[in-house]
Amino acid sequence: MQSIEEQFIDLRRRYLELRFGALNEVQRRAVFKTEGPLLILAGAGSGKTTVLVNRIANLILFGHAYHAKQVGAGLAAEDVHELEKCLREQTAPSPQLAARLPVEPVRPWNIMAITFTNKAAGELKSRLASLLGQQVGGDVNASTFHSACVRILRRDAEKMGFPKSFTIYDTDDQQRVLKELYKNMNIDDKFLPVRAAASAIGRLKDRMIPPSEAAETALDARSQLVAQVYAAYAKRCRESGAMDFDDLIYYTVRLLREQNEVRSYYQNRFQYILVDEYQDTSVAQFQLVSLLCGPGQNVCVVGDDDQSIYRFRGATIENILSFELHFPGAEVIRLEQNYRSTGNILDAANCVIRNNEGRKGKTLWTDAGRGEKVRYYYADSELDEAAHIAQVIEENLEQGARLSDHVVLYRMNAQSSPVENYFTRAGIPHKIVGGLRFNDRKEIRDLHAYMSIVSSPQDDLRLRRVINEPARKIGNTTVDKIAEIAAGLEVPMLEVIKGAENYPALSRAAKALKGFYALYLRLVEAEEELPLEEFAAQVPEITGYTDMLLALGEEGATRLENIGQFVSNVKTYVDMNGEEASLEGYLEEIALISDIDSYDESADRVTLMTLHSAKGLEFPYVFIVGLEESIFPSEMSRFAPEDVEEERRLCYVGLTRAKKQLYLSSAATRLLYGQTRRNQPSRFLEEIDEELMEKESSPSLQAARMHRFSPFGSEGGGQRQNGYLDRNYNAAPAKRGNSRSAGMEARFASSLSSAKGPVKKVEGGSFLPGDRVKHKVFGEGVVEKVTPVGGDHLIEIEFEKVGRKKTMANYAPLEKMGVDG
DNA sequence: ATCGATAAGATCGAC
DNA sequence: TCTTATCGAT
Repeated sequence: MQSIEEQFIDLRRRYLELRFGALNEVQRRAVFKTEGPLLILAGAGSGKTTVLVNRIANLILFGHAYHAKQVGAGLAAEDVHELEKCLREQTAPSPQLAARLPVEPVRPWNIMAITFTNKAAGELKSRLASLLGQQVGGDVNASTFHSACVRILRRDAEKMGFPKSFTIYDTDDQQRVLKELYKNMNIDDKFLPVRAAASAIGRLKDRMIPPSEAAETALDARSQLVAQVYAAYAKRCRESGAMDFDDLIYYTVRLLREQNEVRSYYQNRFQYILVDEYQDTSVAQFQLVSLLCGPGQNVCVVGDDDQSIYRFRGATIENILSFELHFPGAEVIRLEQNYRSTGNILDAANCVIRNNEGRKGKTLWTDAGRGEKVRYYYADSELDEAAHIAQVIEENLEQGARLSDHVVLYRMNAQSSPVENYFTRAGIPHKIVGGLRFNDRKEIRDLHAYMSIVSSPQDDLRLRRVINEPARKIGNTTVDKIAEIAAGLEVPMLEVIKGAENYPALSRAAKALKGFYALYLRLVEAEEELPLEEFAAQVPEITGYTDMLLALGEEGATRLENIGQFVSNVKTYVDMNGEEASLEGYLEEIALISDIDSYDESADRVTLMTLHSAKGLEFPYVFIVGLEESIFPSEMSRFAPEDVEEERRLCYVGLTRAKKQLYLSSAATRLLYGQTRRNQPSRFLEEIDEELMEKESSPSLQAARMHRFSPFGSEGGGQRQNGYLDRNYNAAPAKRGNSRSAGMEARFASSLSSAKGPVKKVEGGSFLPGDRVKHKVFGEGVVEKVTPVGGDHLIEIEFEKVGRKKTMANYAPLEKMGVDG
């Protein structure tokens, strides 16, 4: 016979299992393991965030009640009966009973959840808020590595020899500093390109190697030079009171390592640490995590070694592979059930990833059914590839899918243009993620630089950036002279500018410099007197930036719009932060925020992005384009097997984004960087089992084969290994048979004569104003205007539902309708 | 100081 | 192909 304590413990477990009943058994095991180190190997689509959020909720609501052997004092038989009743009738426990369930619950502010992106941190916060309420959820620390470090450093940066108000250099600032150092040190950037130096220095900091050690361990001339540049760069940053992104981590680790009181403060503060995307952490980030988690070692990391795709920027997959070595006694839980994709998609992904050597090993499964086969299209050219995608999307739309259900993924941003152009001409609404980011645009950076010098007048780097932008007759020679004088006097450059007339070397430019200083004073005054958003609106006015762009006319129009956007961004910031809003706060925020965070999923558009940016997202229909050797896997990975493995993981990430249908494609010829290349289909295609795929090749390639000249064989003597092609494509086209593809093939066939021309040959002139037409995306409408444009026709159509749109006749999915429509 | 021409270089890219 | 950096001429 069990004691009431034992009965209660049993029932408490059952209650908790019911409470977290939406999770599967393995997920629940991860939630209830509250103490000690835990590695959750979470496969793609296995409900990783759900586990993270529920684990935090369990810590706060119930502590370690699940595994605990203790019950509170004064347990009565009634409590046992009531709990039994709750379980039987599935009702909520009374407040008294509920108070009895937790065992040492954790206070929310003792939990620290660390992510890589603001978006992930935001998602975590909002899901915690909806599970625990705004108040409790908000008390949990959920932030990115970098913002967590900024917060720590804002308290104690002085202990590391930096002002508390240190500025944050982004990648661009960093390169400017390096370029300047190159000049001073007489370094030829042919031998060591600035980008390479920046990256090498970053990798050293990722491994917590200080300049002195870098110099000692440098074996070849190049690493010695890197070490020299690194030392000079670190010195310069310290003098300017600035840290770059890598420094934020580096100095936080050193602070925690070297200052015992600081370390114990945070170890006491953060008793439970959770880290997301652990496969992307660097050595420095690993050290940060281990320093933060004190003797309790309550650290839970979530990651997937198969999705590690950031080796090139310092992530070390060893962190996840050796977790159990770093944290002895760690438990490992594998989440292998996938809730996202169909069986065929998952199997294809498994096929690819199993070719990698260094992995923990994990096989995703689903009970969602086989689904459609993966479809592969072997295109004639990159245009044919784009046309095929447009075609498939139109078909899917007819089946009731939405534009936003589709995503096109590519290896590099440069590949987006053919798809983008085709979509634009066909009138398929789309959105490109990534590429040039809003805050990276020149005009925005310039305005930010002006705001920076108001906030910190010693920021010489940003001063240099804008001192002659717009042109104020202050040239490079003058700026260099100022820098020289400033360095000699050990004052900021602005101080020298203030008293320009006192220095003979500056006599010629003194007037211009006085003018600039007056402008600076006007900015300072505006900042003091106006609310932040009005100050921001004044910056382009006071500095003459607006006038400069107006003078440019047409050319400056988009940049003016960007400035308008900038002002509203500042306003948004003020609205979001209310009383807390400050110039410094705004500058810090933009330094730490990227615009992929503002990726708007609600708009009904097809998304175009790189495979890298797709990590963490999912779409019903996924197109992966350019599956060609030297594109994907990329040319750079050719000789290093580890690099090919990383490409393969990237492929795995891409494949596992698809929920319903996966479309792969490659092109026989591709125009890239102005050159037409012929690439073999990617090895990753070969790795997918035949029976999981349905293959189709461009009609032109079929025709070529029929006439016994293979697409590659007849080409200028180059002996190609086309074994893969022969093996895979012979039987392919026939399979597609008589279905809807007949019309499509006819249309594609017509494109063959002009390899680069539009794919659908419709007589542009056959549309006339007044014609009723039907567009696959926009519905029905009436042609308003037809203008011949370089061999095609621009048609303006007034649609019934979406209003007036412009499309190109040969690209748009347009049909002429009967006379009465 | 600034314009225009010419040459070089070009992955993926959180914070 | 297209952008960005640097150089040389005005």
